[in-house]
Amino acid sequence: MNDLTIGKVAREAGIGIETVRFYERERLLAPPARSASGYRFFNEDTVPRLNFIKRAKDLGFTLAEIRDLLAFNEDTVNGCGDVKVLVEEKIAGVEAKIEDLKRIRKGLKTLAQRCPGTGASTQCPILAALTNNK
Amino acid sequence: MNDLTIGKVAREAGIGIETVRFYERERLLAPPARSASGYRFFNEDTVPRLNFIKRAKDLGFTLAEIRDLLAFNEDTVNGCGDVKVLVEEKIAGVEAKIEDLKRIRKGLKTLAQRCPGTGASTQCPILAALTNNK
DNA sequence: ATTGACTCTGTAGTAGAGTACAGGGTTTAT
DNA sequence: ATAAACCCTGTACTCTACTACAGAGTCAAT
Repeated sequence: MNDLTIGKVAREAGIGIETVRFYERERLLAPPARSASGYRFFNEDTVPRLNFIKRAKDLGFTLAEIRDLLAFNEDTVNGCGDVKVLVEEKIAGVEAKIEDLKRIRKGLKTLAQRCPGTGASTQCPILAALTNNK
Repeated sequence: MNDLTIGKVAREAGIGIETVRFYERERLLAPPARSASGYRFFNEDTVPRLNFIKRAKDLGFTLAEIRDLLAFNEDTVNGCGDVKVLVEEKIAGVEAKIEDLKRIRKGLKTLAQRCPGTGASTQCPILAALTNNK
């Protein structure tokens, strides 16, 4: 009855079957029980666990970091502290990326402003800027 | 005298030899002349071209896009218009990424705020949020 | 003549997060 | 009984931008 085959967990979590097997290989899911014929049977907390993975991915965590988060989840001593450290590192990383992108955007806008948008490339200030400036 | 061997162009452009060969394979550089023994000899605009590639990369262009930019550079009809379109698409892409990251940062900060930073994971509101919320 | 620095081709590996088979076996429904 | 739908393993491929050899040939200096 509660035989959650791989197809069912995948469907319920909204991901592909291959992805479930991939997560198992990557140790984000424990090796599930097997039927006599070798079919995987997952227990009930697998779908919430997959949803956890999805949400953490949406927040920009890598699978390696998610593996850590899931491990902290089992740590009854100071899991919470470890989690908070990871989240704050992630915030710092995200902010660094935002600054990078803003710098890039500024560079691109400077280029776009100077460009008439018509004419031969020999006249193009964008190409000139990329070719000559430091 | 102007025999720019691959080692020289690489050194002058501040990139690796393997990278130069890679750019040739990827058609960012035209196949260079060869000596009798098969050594590459690059002409003088190769180093500026490699600098062009570096600057465009810094602005977030992929190698495929840079290949396009370099081709527009040879277009005497409307290279400039094509270039401007590409730059503006890139700006839009960068801005979309910035918005994504801001959304992610907001999610992470919400998590971090609620977390005491000590104690068992069973009490951790971050893990709880990742496990239960939509 | 020999050493060391340079170059050649071709192949393979890296990270990250999967996706796509091929070639089987199993379960379920009709 | 048979077809559809499901599952298994194992391997290889995707993308991006390189990087790292192995094994061989070449060039410049001593």
